[in-house]
Amino acid sequence: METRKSLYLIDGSSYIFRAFFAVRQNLSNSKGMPTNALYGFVNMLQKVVREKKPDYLSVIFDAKEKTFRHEMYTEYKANRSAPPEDLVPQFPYFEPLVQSFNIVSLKKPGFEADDIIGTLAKQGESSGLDVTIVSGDKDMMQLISPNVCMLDTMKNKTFGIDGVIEKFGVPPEKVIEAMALIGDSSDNIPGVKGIGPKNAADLIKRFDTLENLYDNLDLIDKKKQREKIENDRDNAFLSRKLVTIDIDVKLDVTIEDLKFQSPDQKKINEFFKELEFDSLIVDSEEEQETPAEEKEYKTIFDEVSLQQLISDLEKAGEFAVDLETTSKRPMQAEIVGISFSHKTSQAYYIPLAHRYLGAPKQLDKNETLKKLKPILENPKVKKYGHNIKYDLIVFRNEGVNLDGIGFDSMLASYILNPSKNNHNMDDLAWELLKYKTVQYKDVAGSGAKQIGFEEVEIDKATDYAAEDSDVTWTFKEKMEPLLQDETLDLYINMEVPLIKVLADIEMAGVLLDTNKLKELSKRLEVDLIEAEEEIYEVAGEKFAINSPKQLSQILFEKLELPVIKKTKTGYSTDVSVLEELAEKHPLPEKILIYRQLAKLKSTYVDTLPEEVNSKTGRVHTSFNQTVAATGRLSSSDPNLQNIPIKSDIGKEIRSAFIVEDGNTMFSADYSQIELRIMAHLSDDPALIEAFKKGEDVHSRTAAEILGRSIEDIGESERRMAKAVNFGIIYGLSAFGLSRQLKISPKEAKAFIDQYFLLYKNVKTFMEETVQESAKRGYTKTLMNRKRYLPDLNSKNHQARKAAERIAINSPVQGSAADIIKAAMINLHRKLKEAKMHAQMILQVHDELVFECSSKEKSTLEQLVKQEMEGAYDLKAPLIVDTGWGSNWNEAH
DNA sequence: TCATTCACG
DNA sequence: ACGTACGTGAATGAG
Repeated sequence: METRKSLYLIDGSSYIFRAFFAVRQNLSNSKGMPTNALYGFVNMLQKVVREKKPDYLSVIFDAKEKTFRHEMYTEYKANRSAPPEDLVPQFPYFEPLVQSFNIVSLKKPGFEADDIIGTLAKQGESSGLDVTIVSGDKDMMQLISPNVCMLDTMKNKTFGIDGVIEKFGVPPEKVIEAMALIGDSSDNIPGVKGIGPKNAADLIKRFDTLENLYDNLDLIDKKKQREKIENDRDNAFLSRKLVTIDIDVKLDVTIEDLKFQSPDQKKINEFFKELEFDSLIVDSEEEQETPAEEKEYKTIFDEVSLQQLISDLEKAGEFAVDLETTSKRPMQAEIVGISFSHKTSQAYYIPLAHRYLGAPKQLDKNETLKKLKPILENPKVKKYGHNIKYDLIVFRNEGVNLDGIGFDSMLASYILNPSKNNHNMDDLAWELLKYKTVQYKDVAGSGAKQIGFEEVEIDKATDYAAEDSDVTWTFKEKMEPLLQDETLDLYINMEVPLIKVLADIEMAGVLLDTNKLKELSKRLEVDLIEAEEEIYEVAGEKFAINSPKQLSQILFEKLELPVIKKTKTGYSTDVSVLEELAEKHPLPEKILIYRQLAKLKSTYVDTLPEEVNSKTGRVHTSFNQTVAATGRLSSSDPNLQNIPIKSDIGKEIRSAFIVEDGNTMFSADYSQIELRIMAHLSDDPALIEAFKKGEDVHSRTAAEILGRSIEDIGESERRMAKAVNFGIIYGLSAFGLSRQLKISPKEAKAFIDQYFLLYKNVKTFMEETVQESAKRGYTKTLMNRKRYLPDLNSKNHQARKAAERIAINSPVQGSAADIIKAAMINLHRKLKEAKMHAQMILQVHDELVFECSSKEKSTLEQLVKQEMEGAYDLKAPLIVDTGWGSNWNEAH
C-alpha cells in the first residue's frame, strides 16, 4: 500500500485559549508569571509530534491586526471580551516556543489563522499529502475532504466527512450554508434568528444553498419559520461571507518549507527550564539522572561468602530480598537465583540454577535454601520486597516459609496513589529516585529472542538481580516516611497482612471438573456451527462474525439497518445495538446467540482446563492487590472473578468449579453491601430504615416512592427502583438511567427527582462528597483509602463530570473493598487459631468462597458469618447470605 | 499494540 | 452546550 506523507496544521490561537482554560490556573514559575496555557500548549504540541509523527507541520496564529472580516462587518467578534489577565503575559512565548521545536510558525496581518490553514490545506491536498487540521473550531469543518481531516486533541477525536455530517447534518461543502443560518454567538455572527443547528441542517438538505432557499421561500410550510428566514435575509448572506474561509491567501512559504525535522531537544529543554517545566524536560538528558553511586554488586559462588552474607543479614535485622525465577507465574516458577540488599548501593546475588554452555559451578540450591531458611523464616528479621507476595509463594513452593514481611514497595506505591496504571520497579525507580534500572529485556531479550532467566549469563544476571534488591531497599527508605497516619494504618494493618491471606488463597487454588467442561465444549461446538450456518444463510454470505468491522458492513451497509451508536472507529455492534436492531431483522438476534456461545466457549470452557497446574491439579489465580483504583482486588491468569453465572450455560460453567471428594463448598456474600454503605455514609434515615426492615430493598424503594405497600409493587416497578439504586452508586445521571431502562431522559429525571425526595440525605451526600473531594483533591473510604481526582477541578466539562461520578462511586466501592479485606484478614487468623483446615479459595468483591471438610461445616458457617458481618459497624447493618454445595453453582 | 466486546461485581 | 453511568481482565480482529 502506498503511504502518503502527512501535513499537520495546528490552529495555534485556538489552542492558546483552550489550553488556558483546560490547565489548572495556579500554575506559574518562580517569577510569578502564569504558565498554565503554555503548559497545556506544549502538551498538545508534543502529543501531536509524538503520536502522529508528521512529515510536514506548521503552527498558525492569528495576527493582532484587524482582518478583512472586520472591514466587511464592524461588529465582527465585537462581543469578544479582553483575554484573561493571566493569559496576557504568556502570549509572547508561544511563537518562540514553537520555533524551538523546529516548527515553522505562521501568521499574516489582515487574515485569521483559519484562512492560512485553509490555504495550506488546499495546497497540501493538491500536492498529494494527507492533511490534518488540529483544532477544536467547528468553523474549520468546511475544509474537510477525503484528504483533509480535523483532529481535536483535547477530545481525542478525528473528524472526517462523516464526522461533519454527524455534527452539522450536512457535508463539508455545505457547512458555510448551514452556518450562515445558524450564526455564531462567540464570533458575533448574526445568522438567522430562531434557526438552530437542527433546522439549518434540514433546510440546507432541502434547498442546498442560500440562494435556492431564498428563491423558494414559498415552499416552506411553517409560517413562523418562513418569516424568520425572510427577515434576516441580509444577515444570512453576510454571515456566509464571514464564515467562509479564504483559501487563496498569498503566503511567502511553500509546503516544502514546512517539512518537519526532528526537534532540537537541547533548545527545547532550555525553554522548559526558563518556564520551569521540569517534568517535561526529556529523560534522555543525562544531567537529569542522579549520578549513580558506585554500586557494589557481588556474586556469591562459595560457602564462605554465603555464610558471611547470612551473618551480615542477621546482624542487620532487615533486608530487601528478590527472587529470579523461571516464570512470571509464581505457582509455576522455580528459583534461579536470590538477591539481597541491606545497605544502599550494596547487594548480593546468589546464582543457583543458571544453565548455559560454560556456566560456572554454582552453590547447591537445596543446601543454600536450607542455610538461608532460618533467617528467612525468622519473623523478627524484616524482609522488604517489591511485590513480595510473589516471592512468598515461590519460596513456599521451594520449602521456605518466608516470614517477617516488613515492607512491600509495590503496595506502598499503590497506597500512596492507587490510580497509577502500574507500580513496577522500573518506572518507580525513575519517578522516585531518578534512577534508570537495567531492563529485563536487555538481559533476557524480548519477543521471539527472549530466553529464560536461567540462561542469562551470571555476570549480567548479577547486574540485574542485585539491582532489584538494592532498589527495593532504597524504596523502603524513601517511601516509608511518605506513608503517614491514616495511610500508614491502612497499609500496616490491612494491605500488608492481606499479602499472606492472598498467598494462601492463590496457593490453595480451586478444583476444576475438566471432564464436564470438555463435554460442554463439544456441545457448544455443535451449537456454534449451527448458529454460524444460520447467520451465513440470513446474511447471504460468509464473513468473520467476530469482526465488528465485517459485521458492521453486513448490518449497516448490506442490510441497511439503522446505525444506533458509533464507536471511535466505526459503527457499534454491541448488545444494546443488536437488541434494538433485532426488532427490524432476524440477523441481530442470531449474532447475539452466536456471540454468547463463542464468548463462553473461548474465554472459559476451552481455556480454564488449560489453566490446571500440573503439579497441584488445581487452578491458581493471581489476586492483584495494586490494580484497582478503588481498592478492590483484581484477579488474573486466569481471572476467576468473572466466571459466568447469569445464563444457563454460565451456570453449567460455574458448576465445574468443584471440591475434593469428601469436601464441600461454602459461599458467603454480602447482601447489597454498596447500597448499605451509601446509606451509612449519607446517614439517610429512610434508606437506613429500608434496610433495617429487612425487606427487599428495591421493592421497598419502589413502594416508598409510589406511596404504596410493598405487596403492590410489580416486577417493572421494582426493576426501575433497582436501576436507580444502582445508578446512585455509580454517580447517576438522567441520561444513563434512561439508557439503562430504555425510557426517555425526561422520565428518568422525574424518577430521580422522586427518589431524592425520599432519600434527601443521599442527595446532599452526593453533592457534599463532590465538593469536599474537590477541595481536598482526593476521595476517602471508610478506612481512609485515598484516590486522587485532579479532574474534579478541571475546566473541561466532560472530564469534570466524569471525575464527579468517580468521586461518588469510589468511597462506596472502596469502602466495600475495605470491609471485605478486613473480614478476610480476621477470618484467616481465626481459622488458623482454631486450627481448622477450611480454606478460603476465592474472593469475588462481595463474596468469599471456601472449601472445607464435612466435619467443619457448622463451625465454618458460624465463623464466616460472624467475621464478615462484624467486619464493620454500619448504620445499615451488614448481612451475609450463605450457601453450601458440591460445586460453586450450588453453593452460590 | 489498540479497539471492541463482554464476562463478573 | 455538552455527552454520560462505577470497577475489572480476556479474547478477538486489524493495523
